[in-house]
Amino acid sequence: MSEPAKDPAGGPLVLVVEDDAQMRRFLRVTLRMHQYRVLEATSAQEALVCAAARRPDLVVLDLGLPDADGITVVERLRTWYSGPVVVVSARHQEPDKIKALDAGADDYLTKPFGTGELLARLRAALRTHNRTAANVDQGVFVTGTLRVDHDRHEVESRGQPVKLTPLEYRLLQALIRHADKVVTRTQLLREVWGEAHVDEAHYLRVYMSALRHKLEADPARPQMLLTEPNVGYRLRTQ
Amino acid sequence: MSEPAKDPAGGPLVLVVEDDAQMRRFLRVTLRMHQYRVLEATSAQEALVCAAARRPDLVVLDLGLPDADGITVVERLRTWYSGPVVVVSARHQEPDKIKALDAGADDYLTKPFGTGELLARLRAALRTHNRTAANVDQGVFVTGTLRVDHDRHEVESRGQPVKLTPLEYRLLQALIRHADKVVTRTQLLREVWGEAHVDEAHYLRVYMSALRHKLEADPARPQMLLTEPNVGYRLRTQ
DNA sequence: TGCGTGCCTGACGCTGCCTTGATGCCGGAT
DNA sequence: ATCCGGCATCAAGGCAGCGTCAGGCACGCA
Repeated sequence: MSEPAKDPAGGPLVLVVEDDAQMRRFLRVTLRMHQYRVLEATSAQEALVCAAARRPDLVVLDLGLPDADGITVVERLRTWYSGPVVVVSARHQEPDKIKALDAGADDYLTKPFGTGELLARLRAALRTHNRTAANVDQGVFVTGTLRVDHDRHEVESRGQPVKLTPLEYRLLQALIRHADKVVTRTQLLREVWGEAHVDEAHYLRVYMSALRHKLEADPARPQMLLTEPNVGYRLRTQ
Repeated sequence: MSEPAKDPAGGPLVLVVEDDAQMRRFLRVTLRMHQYRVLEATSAQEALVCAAARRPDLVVLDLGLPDADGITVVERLRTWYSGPVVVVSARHQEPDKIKALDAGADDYLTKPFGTGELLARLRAALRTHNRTAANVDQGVFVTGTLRVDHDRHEVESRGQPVKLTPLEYRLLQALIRHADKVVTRTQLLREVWGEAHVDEAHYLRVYMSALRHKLEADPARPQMLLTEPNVGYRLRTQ
């Protein structure tokens, strides 16, 4: 764990967990340049200690660490840490990436990635997490043209009331629960259909399709109900 | 039983009964954040003691406790406690959920659920409970277009007097007694037909149909006498 | 004894939902 | 250029739950 000298105060505190020096340097420079304060760890061990001690606002975690796999880190973190965790994975570690998301990570970046993408993801992760419970206070979830009233179990799209079947409603709820986060197929299936059907990926396609046709202006080009190829889905808010 | 230090005064006092630490933490944080004061118990034993000692305004009870099943807790609570009890159940314990409602729980949440749902249910439970006495005060129950005079045994719908058969009347009373609550089939059958006929679900269909035709503007699209699929019925007031 | 009212019971139909398979499209890989 | 896997869409089957209807029976009353 280290916090090299002069960090500009004010920006969000980010913990970067990355063993490769090159990559670490890139992340450090980029983040500093954009007013983040940066902590660094080069192993799982270090990462957990540092996170506990410094309570960062966000964790960027590279999978493929020397001492333990990243999944374990996510699990251990999640026992107490509720902030956003963004996972960085090399292209050939797809299964790990998914495991990490299942374990509670919020989003992922696949190497190689550019500065723009990195910053966008981090901003999104922080934004989501800071989002106040203003909507929740009313028992209503609102984003764009979508409006979900938990009290009355009613859904509205572009001002029009929409009838959802129980499963559709549950699926939508699950997505809202993880708004702006990547939700893996397994996770969605578990939450909506139960443990017994975690590999009926086809259900998801059918019901996502249904949701899109009921909620999206142009179901073929969804604005909210996004597909994350090879991983799952995501509800984009705003 | 525990009440960690500083609770803001003012909000309703909620007793959370939950053995899983993660879940307990989520509930605590969420509720605190929304001005509830929170008590916690991790076992049936503790729950009963705590409830008796502190008289919470509401109880959130997870089924599937280590020392006793949640149904027992509801039963024991109901021997003296009249406040709202909201049950939390995992998806695979549906039968238990119904048993808990039969035993006197007010509403239920199925894991996993989001903050919105949680808060909505609690608000509804508290709201209903504070108001239950009001309508019954004069021996007259009024909601929407429906008016029931318990003293005179008279029912009015949209200004017109309506003749109900004795059984219809008793069924309506049972629903009014639990206004806005989910009432299981078993419970209705018990209260109207008696213990011996708790599984004659067909009676309910016939008599609910009759009630709807006499009381609802459009019996095919009931506004007050609502079906809770796979569970029972509910009288919606307002 | 005849009539009316209310209750039970079975049959029926319907709707809405879930599941499943077939098909087509697109983009990436070979 | 072609193949292939993953995703979206469509349509059909089947099922369960619920609502509705009508006939029969019992009871009370005149």
